[in-house]
Amino acid sequence: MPLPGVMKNLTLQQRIEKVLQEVVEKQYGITLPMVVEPPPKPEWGDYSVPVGFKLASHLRRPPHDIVRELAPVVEEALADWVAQVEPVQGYLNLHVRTEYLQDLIQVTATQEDALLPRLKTEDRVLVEYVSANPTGPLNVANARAASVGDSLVRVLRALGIQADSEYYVNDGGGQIRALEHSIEYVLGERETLPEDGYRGAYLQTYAHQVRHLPRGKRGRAVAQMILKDQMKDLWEFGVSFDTIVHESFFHAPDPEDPKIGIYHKYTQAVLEAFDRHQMSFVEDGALFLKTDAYGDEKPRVLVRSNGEPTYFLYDLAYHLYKFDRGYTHLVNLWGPDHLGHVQRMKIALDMLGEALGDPRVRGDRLTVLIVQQVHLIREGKRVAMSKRKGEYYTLQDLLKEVKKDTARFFFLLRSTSSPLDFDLSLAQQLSKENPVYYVQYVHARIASLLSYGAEHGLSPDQADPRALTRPEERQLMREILYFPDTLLGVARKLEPHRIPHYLLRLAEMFHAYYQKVRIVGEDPDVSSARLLLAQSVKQVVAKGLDFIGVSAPNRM
RNA sequence: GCCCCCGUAGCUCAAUCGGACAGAGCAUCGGAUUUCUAAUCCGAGGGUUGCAGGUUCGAGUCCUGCCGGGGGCGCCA
Repeated sequence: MPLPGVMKNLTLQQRIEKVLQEVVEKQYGITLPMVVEPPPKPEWGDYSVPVGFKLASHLRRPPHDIVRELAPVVEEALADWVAQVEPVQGYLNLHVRTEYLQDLIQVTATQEDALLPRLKTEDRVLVEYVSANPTGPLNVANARAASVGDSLVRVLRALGIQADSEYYVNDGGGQIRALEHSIEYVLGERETLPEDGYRGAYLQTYAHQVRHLPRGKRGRAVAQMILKDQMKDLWEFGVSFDTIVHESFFHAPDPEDPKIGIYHKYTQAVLEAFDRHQMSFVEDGALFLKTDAYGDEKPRVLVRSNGEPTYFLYDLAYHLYKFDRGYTHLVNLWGPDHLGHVQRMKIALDMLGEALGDPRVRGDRLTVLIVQQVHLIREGKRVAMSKRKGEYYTLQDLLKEVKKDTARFFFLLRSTSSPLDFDLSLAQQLSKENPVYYVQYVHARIASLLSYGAEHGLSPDQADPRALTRPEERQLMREILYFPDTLLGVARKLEPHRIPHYLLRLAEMFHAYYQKVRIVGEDPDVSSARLLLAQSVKQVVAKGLDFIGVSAPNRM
């Protein structure tokens, strides 16, 4: 999903992009998007731009000629930040001034959000996630979605994008009815559990609390209790929502009088718009939407022949409601079982926008992230779970075994679209193999280091970063330079797993540095400069962990 | 049968908008500790990116076909 916007505070990478674009425009009269990225090998520079290849076909000249010609011009244009520009093959390899990196870590160490780029934009993003049925406790897949969604919102906000989180409660008629029947079964008022009924020990507790209520009222009452408990679990997991929207909101205006044909205004608006533009039709007593005319395999049912609207209709009303509140980009986190719904949803939104004459309502403004399954592994074996029998491993079960920090870190270790193996045995280990502790340990180590330095009268506050001259130090400073670029990548691609990966690389570098180089040593100038570097690593680690909802301990 | 997602080292996975010689961790083997926190570090081996074509200066990444795994194909959500 594109998140366009005018940049206010730019990262160095973005500044380089901008300057290069201007140089190329001035030199050749060609406007090209620039690709600026770290080269595969550090020796080749800090940023690299394959601009020669891009221009070669336009100019009908060999790539190397072009970059050789461009190098001195670019070097001058970027002189404030870049020491050297090297033409290699079709690339321009940029070597950032070490003084720039030194200044950068000084700022990072002292100012909380100095590194964060600010995207100045009118866009408003709504991230909808978890959205579990109010029929049982949250499971580990929900927990994964919670980790992903919450981190995305945190990062987007930190970058200056207006982002809100929302939870959609699927309290549709069918679910509540099934819950109602399951309660009756648990209370012994019903012989058999219906086909779509819910099982599981948890239902006992809830059922007994509502046994005094008249039949027909218990399902909704239990659903409310379950929702409340879900929110409590999520709260303990460090996740909360700005808004909660119920599917029942889109039903009849008066829930006591669910007459057919009297829906909520959004539902009504959807139906009327489609009807007005002949996008819907009646067949066998049911109302269909002609999604097939827009690329879907077949028409989809909006209202069943028994008069009851489908989930699909309410979902369209819900998404109209999202757009109507002024959101310009919608991000939905769905489970793999909803994969087939993505296309039809986008098609239907396009149709809806057309029918309403509302340019805000568009399929391409919806991005669906499929959050893949979680497989629990214990002692190298998969933990068996049977949803049919009602045995499943809940978020609460997980938090009894594993700390919140560990769980949240593990859930973001893989890209959202890949299935995740959650190794419970590994998650409980206190060693390097456990990546959470590996990263947190850097933070604790530096905290201890800083107080040790203070005992020796050393403070990073008056340090001169020019004393940082070792290659390991430059490498660390350079990695810090990449932090904001990483965050931009998270926002642009909606891939929060980049944060733990970045933190692991930074942690590895720091541990190696610490092992090799004495930080509090004989020379006070060098020592305090190294403490400054350590402090800026600490800041970045703390910030990065905060984005993924993991604490940064001072002692371990 | 049709549609969608995924196939990368023995295992689990990275790889930024299509960029350079595809990188980590685990596992395996060998080393480092009178410490500023060893919850750490250093080193070694390991690859035809499922297969075959195509587009491109350049493909793990895009297109076509095939093989293998998963999910969907309901007037359930």
